[in-house]
Amino acid sequence: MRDFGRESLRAEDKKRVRELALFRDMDEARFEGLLKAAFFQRFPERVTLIQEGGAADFLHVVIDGTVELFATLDKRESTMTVLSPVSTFILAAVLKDAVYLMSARTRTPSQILMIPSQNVRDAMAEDAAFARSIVSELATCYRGVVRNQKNLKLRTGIERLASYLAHQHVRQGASGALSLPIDKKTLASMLGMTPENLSRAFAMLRKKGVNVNGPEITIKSSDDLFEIARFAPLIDNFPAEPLASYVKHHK
Amino acid sequence: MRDFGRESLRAEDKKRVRELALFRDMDEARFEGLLKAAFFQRFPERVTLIQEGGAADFLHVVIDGTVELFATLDKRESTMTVLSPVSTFILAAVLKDAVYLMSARTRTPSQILMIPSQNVRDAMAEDAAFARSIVSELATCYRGVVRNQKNLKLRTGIERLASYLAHQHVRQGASGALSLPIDKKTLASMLGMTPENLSRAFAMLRKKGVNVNGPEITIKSSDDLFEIARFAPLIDNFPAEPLASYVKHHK
DNA sequence: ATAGCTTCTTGACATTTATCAAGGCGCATG
DNA sequence: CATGCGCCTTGATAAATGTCAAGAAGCTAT
Repeated sequence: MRDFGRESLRAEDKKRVRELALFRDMDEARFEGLLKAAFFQRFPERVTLIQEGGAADFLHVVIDGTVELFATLDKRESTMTVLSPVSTFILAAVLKDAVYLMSARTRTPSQILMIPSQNVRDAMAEDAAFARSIVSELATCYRGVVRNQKNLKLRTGIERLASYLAHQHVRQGASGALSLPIDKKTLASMLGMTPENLSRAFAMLRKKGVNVNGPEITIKSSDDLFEIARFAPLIDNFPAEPLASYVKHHK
Repeated sequence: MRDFGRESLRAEDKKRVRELALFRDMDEARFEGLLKAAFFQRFPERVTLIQEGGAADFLHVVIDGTVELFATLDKRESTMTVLSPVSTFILAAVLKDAVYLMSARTRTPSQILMIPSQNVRDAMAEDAAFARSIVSELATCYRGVVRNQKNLKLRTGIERLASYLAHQHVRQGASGALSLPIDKKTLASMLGMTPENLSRAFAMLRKKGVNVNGPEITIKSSDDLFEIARFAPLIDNFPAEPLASYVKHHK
């Protein structure tokens, strides 16, 4: 992989990593040790960070920017999820010392912390609190994918879109407006539909109070969205509070 | 839940549980302690074992029989997966002390071991080897769901069927014949299609050497199936060896 | 054995979704 | 400023999938 610029983690970003559920309860010295072994790099947009099938050499942490996880089969490609700061990815592959099942690329200029897999596994073996956090994190991720699969199998395209919009609306402060963090082609793939169909789905929602202007969306009533999406607590996992990075930029 | 007959675990079955990756490395006395706290019950077919939204009071282990995990949204229902012996289910909910995201029902008369969640969590806290096994198990499960999601989003219905048949073929000894462990309606739901469409998919495959007689299938060439399914190691996770219970019954 | 049930299959049809093609719009670049 | 490019939208059409209905095959219970 090209070296786009290794640098040191700012104290502020370090604090954000430390506050992640995965690292919060870790022994202080061991956390510092992990960071010392890690690489912190900036990447431009549209850079492939990892490729499915490759060895899981690093646990990745998105510090800033937007990262897309996607998968391919022959010429087909599908977006699995889109990550925003601060989140880790491919933890499971790291722990199993296995190959990646998904590829990752940046969607915006991003800052990524890369922790060597072996260090993560060593830290888990030595630090019981970290091991517990890993269990909790994995269980949460697992449940996330299960929710996702339910979403895919039990909802129609329009319902998935309404659910996604409702979700983003809450994340971004529930102000009646939201902006799409990714382009519509990627969103379509993530929601399991074609770009053309996503356009039509948006056109449908327009009749129900959803105003679309490029990536900027305003909604008349989030209750309407819930109703269209057939809101279900066992599928939709709404964040307890708006995402910090959105609040920061749109205050 | 009705008590369909609590009884004690036979030594043979105990051994099979002990040999599961999840329990293999556990401290012997602690394993015995878990079993002592556990319930072992027989259930008739079509009994609901757990309901999504309910509290995860027990870790379940399928000792014998076939168990379906499914999810619902309003009146819709979708089969998420079908389990055969010996496997655990809803480990993630147990560890997070959360509600079930999926329901479970028996498809055949079954024997289920139910270990109280609190005991599992206590054992994890006290036994580092067990904690490691849990991490490994969760990571494996996570990767399983990811493969499943890739299967759903990157393959067409026919391709998913071909992949499923190839998978069952290997599990059952790769003899050129296999039998469906579940009825076709359930299989259709699991593969994300309607029963009618599954029938048509089978009709398509018939032209390519797949002979269907009720639940009994014979195939001309498993390579043909791989080709139709667009076999991909990063989606299809073939078992290293045939499933013991099939070999036992069909020798 | 047979009536009645369930499961599965098949055909006709409706709906949904994907594909192809064209054009508008905004944005970066020469 | 003009040009070209990528993104998005829209319409026409094709393909896939779902729905409805009917009937065949197999199983169960009386």
